Amino acid sequence: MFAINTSDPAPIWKQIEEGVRRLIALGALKPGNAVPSMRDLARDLRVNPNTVARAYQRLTEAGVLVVRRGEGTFVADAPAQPRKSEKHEMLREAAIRYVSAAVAAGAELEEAKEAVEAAYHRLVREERKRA
Amino acid sequence: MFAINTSDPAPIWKQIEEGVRRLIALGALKPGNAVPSMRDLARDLRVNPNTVARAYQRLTEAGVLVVRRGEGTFVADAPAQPRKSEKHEMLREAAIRYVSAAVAAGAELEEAKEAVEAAYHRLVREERKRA
DNA sequence: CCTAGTGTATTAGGCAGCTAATACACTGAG
DNA sequence: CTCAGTGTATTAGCTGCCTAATACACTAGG
Repeated sequence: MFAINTSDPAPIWKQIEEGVRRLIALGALKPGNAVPSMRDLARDLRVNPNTVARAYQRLTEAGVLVVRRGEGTFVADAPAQPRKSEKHEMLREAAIRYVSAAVAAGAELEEAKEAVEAAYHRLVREERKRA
Repeated sequence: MFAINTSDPAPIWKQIEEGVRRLIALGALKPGNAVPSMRDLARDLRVNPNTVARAYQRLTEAGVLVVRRGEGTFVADAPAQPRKSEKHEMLREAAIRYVSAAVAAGAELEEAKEAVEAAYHRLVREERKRA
């Protein structure tokens, strides 16, 4: 699936939430597919089941996942996506944080953009490999 | 100076540390310049003086700031910058986090790069305006 | 039926980060 | 000298997050 970065200040449940959304966006998880059971994913990520539960609950409330009680959790038939305005806002804030860190590290715009490109290609390649 | 984002999961002392480094990188703070006193900056940012102290101490240990006890804190004559390898690593990790968030939000590479460009220009313009 | 595997919920405990309140040592200005 | 303003340090308390340990309701399969 994906990995948890314990040195990332972002809460684990949020990293899981984002990880699932990312896999769906990349097409690695398709509508109707089952996602790992909470206990399985928790064991896989070396994390407490409660933490996975929190992420799955949020994704369910958001309309990304669907629960069939006693059976499992699945990607929704039409997984909800951020609205255009939300997406724009999320992108804007994330970009501010990134650029801020890049400049503080002593990088120029070109270096920052190249790093984004490299990270993107690595992400896509990793996902292709898993398929 | 800069603003604290309380919804950012990154610790406040780290945001302050990064903010100061950013201002130096942008040339808004030059070697020998005084930085705000801990109490002043704390009042300005609506934050506890202890939190500012932690950031200043780290910057001092890193060779970015210099303390003249009883007098104040100043930008070092030759502010230490991340080594090339450190800078590369910081950039790499920041880019991974950014791209991950961007993809999860449903963005493509081009959108992600445009957002970086926009954020960069806004940052530089804001700093020019303050000068 | 019954068992194993789902999701859901509750409780207790620990840790990191932030705040608040003090206290102390030092420096420069009046 | 005195005093206001520096940085430094300590203590107590709060909150959010994570873990651990249970318990419960539901479902599919043997």
